[in-house]
Amino acid sequence: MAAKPGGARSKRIQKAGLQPRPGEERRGDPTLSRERIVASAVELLDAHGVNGLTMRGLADAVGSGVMSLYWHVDNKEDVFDLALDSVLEYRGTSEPGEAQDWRGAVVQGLEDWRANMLRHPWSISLLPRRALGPNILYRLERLSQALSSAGVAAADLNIALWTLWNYVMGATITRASFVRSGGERTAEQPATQPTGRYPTIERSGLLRENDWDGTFSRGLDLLLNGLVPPRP
Amino acid sequence: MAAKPGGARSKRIQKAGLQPRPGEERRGDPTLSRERIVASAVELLDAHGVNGLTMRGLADAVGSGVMSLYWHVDNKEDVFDLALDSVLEYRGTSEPGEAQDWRGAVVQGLEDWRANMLRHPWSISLLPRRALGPNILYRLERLSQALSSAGVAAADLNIALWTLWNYVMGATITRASFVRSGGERTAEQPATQPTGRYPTIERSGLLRENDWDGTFSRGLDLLLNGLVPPRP
DNA sequence: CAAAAGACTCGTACAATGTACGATTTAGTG
DNA sequence: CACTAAATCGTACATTGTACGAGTCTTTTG
Repeated sequence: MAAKPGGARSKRIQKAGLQPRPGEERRGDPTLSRERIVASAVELLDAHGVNGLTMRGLADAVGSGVMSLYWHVDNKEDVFDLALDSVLEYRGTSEPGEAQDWRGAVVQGLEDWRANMLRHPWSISLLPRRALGPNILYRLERLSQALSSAGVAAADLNIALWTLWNYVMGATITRASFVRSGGERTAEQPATQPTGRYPTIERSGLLRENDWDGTFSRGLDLLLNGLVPPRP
Repeated sequence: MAAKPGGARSKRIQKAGLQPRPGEERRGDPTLSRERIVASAVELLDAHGVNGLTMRGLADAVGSGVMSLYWHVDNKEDVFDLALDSVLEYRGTSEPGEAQDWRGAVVQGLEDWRANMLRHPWSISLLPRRALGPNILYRLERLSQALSSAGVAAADLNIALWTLWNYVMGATITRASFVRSGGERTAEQPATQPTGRYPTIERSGLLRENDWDGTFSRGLDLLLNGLVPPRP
């Protein structure tokens, strides 16, 4: 078993100015790397969904032989892990905005989180299998700090955190299973076309709901009210 | 394309008293049926997880040839759908307990839901792909009625419903990705073994949490307080 | 500089899988 | 009996992940 690149990954020095076309990034040369593999994997997943990602396809997209991938990556599962974590990276103002508007910070953080996942619907179906990559942890940390600064007691912090996290996860999954990538709905007909078997639901138009974003943030508001009761 | 058994499925009449062994249910004879296939699929999923279910294995478990399955079932996806819905069936007192203790009804319903999924961890990883089989709808309907009887205004009903549902889904998925079937944890080491990169989280012991049930119901309490403010 | 060690690439091969096809058997009806 | 429909299932194939080991290029060492 040869040593594979671990924490410090190797990067070949490129012979400067010798690429076939300077503008053309993909195809062949630019040396294989874990980053490039993951980036391509994300593209493929975005384009063809979870089942559309094959090692062969990935190799093609990257411009390498199939087995070359395995030098940089343990196996396909590993690719999934890396792609998932990559997509969850937090890109935003680096510092949690200091005390001030904790509520805004929480809402913004959670909405960004949700938006990131919805941008890559496949990520949602990967979450249940493996969670808690470094990027998720970082987001939890930020959330944690915001709540803390909002005056949530240490004893309640965990509950508050889990409650929020659960809410986001659930909302994202729910919405994703309703609205498919193509834009068409997934919900079974018996649900959208009234059958009389689910009277209350049908009357409320639950399944005709389509203001997902609005519902999400209004629910979040309620939740936050429950967790951190507004000025008494 | 021959007509396959759809809504009204056919059931061969069994030659009474001619089974090889009366006690031995599985193995061969007892005529193939969608129900039997689904039941076996659930067993296999429970035993070997999502990746452990193969059509060949399923055929063996049922005592038939592989291709015979395809008479009763469209494809493997279909098997997943059916297995998922089967596991989510509500088995309990048939009538929503009438006005009275709506809160108890809601809590009981949601906890039963969660328990069902945790009993079959694979179900959780299937949810994101396809939701809303008839059994899920039925559960939503019950929930809806309970909330309605609690005095939640029609306008707020959808939000309340989604918020609760989202919470349950998220909580279940979260817990499942922490506690693996084997009993060992999944969380990455950097999380459980302090690294100093996530100070707030580590201080709070978030990831060492193991009273999942308690956390779940306490969070649920908070949520319900937010949705239906207790007597003013 | 030579040569050995390592880092990386990749063609071939194989076992496992889902399922199309069509032949075959069984049950039900006249 | 013959005829039809329902149900079973063996064979065959394309697609997949990846083990193996040979090949190439880069770096280190003597």
